[in-house]
Amino acid sequence: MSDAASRRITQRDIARLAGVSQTTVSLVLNNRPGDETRIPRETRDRVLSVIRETGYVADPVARRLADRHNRILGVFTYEPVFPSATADFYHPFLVGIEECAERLGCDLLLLTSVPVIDGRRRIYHEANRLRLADGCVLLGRSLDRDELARLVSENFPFVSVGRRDDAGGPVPYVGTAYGPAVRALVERARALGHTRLAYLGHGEGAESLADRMVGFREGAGDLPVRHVRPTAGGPAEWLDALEGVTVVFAEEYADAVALVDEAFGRGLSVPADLSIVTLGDPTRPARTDIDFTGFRIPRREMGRQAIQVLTRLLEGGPLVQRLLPCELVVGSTLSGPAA
Amino acid sequence: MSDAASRRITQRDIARLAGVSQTTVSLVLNNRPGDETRIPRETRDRVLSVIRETGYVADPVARRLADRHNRILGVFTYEPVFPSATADFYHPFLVGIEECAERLGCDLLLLTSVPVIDGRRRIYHEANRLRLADGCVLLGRSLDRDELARLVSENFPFVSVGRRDDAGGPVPYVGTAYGPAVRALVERARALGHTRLAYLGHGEGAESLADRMVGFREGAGDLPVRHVRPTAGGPAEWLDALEGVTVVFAEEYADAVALVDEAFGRGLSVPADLSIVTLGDPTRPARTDIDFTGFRIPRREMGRQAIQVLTRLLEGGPLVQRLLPCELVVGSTLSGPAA
DNA sequence: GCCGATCGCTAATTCGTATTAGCACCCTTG
DNA sequence: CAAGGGTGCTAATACGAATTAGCGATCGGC
Repeated sequence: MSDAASRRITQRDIARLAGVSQTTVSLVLNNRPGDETRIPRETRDRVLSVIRETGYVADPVARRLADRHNRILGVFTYEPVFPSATADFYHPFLVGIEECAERLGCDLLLLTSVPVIDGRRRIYHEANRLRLADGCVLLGRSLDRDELARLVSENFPFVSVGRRDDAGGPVPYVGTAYGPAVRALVERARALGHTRLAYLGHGEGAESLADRMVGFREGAGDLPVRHVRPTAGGPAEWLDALEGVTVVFAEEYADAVALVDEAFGRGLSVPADLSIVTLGDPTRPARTDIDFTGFRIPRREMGRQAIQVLTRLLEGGPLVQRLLPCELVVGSTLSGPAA
Repeated sequence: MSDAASRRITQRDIARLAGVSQTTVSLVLNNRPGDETRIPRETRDRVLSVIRETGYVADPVARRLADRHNRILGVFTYEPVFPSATADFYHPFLVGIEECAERLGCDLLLLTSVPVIDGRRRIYHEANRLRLADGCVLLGRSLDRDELARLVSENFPFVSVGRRDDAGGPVPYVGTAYGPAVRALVERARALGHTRLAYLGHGEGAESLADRMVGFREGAGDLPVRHVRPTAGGPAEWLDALEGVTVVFAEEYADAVALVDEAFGRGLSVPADLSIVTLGDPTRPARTDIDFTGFRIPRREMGRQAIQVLTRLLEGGPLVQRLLPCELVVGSTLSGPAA
């Protein structure tokens, strides 16, 4: 393949052709105007014209090895991205990440090679290539606590997309302000007259889930609330468990869809008999024509800001922890309770 | 930031701790069982246990510099990906690419940093980082002829997603078999009784457009055809130009949507008054509830196969040129012409 | 006409890993 | 006991660019 014949051009080649040393070539390429060791115009032009003729471009690998950074940012996704169910959920984050990286002139290294172990991807493994990047963005609902701690202790610059608090040290993140969003929706339901509320979801574990639950409880205040876990059977069981409830807040969009289908199947009407509020975008595929009341996660903006925060961090800036507000969706699945 | 204190661990450190030389560490890490220079079990175990304790992982950059390849594949998109209009079109390719890369244990380098010059991205520029990858996949409707030729002449391994014939040499690609797909649709229209056909689109320039036109003409045979170029005004002008035509084949999905909207606005019905066939997926955002007759580009599969072809190429395999069949969509916008 | 200060450039080293050549030792064998 | 052949390891070097230290030549000042 890459025979001697097709060897790529190096600074040595340029140097030889221009009749100077490799050092000079490097200096011509790197000395910003106004630097101390300057090369006279004539020499500089000679070198530059050889570079232009040959079409030389510096080997980014060698460059990286020598000066300890390139403009490459890693993107690591914890959950396995395939089958593409979750891919759809993560795509908007990626779009925001790409958009910002493009603006900043950075390339992205998608760490797709990572092996899946116990249903979860691992950063640290035999052929870890994370360090090829200057820093990285971590995506995923639940990051591995130990790996996070290790990144922190090794001083590797990273930013988590999603709040993270369990790394035995402060973790830079750009997350979602679930609490206020859920709380606002609960308060709206109460303002409409609801008093029998339920939460459908885990409400614990990952920060994103716990944060929703906190908002839910804050909004509910003194009202008694019911907590239905999606692990307990399917939509039929959930709906049974919701007997007497007038409004349910569904952590997972796809669960809301399943619940509505079940309700329709029993001849119930939404929102007349039961109001349903969604607390985020589908992380599992969900087909529906219904315009749910709830909120959207500002995924694209989160991606954008994660890259911003990361690059600032790389420039020696402060460790940032930031929560972005959700966009409320009015929808048609929340109304006052039936009399 | 990366002070001496937080310097990352190297093979030298491991060597010192294990009381051996750096060479030995490298050998322990790289000697596959059954190699000639073998390290006795005792030494090997000692080194490995130090590695385990320290959590050492090899620096992928240095590795790459030394042995001339890593498992990183570049992904280059010619059209600017933002605003996200086009991002939606390219996403399925990426999903296929990622899926296959994951299976093969490769990481992906998204060349997002590329500057946009004259509305088009350029591979070759000052800080080109393409060569960090072992090879790359090129996406985009129209690739730059000169850059393609240069890649070929520099012997850089790449695969184009989409047929490409203008590089002054054979270009490996995984493309779409537009010709047969368009031809099949035209033949179906003729079988339904249509004799007054029109093509709405450029029909030339990029291979993907020219290939559609070839299929269209083959299908039309001796029938006279009308060619309406989308550059000539908007939907109103197009529809005027389609006077007397009973079926129109729209190169661009979004144009078909605009055309239908215009037709409805004039009280025409589709397909009763005018059949409309789409020739691919929207490259521009298009909102519609209509179930168009036409075909889908096997984008995900193209992405998958592009990576396969690329990796084979990297292993010294042959230069592959392959066209994938389209998936025909029956839809509801093609029927026999009105009497 | 000598000293010191530029100017213009280069040799040498560094980054971390892979690889090649080969050294020192022990173990046979004749 | 010398020659021959492993075994177990290491020194040296390569990869390609960036950077530091510094050399030789020219120039200015007195």
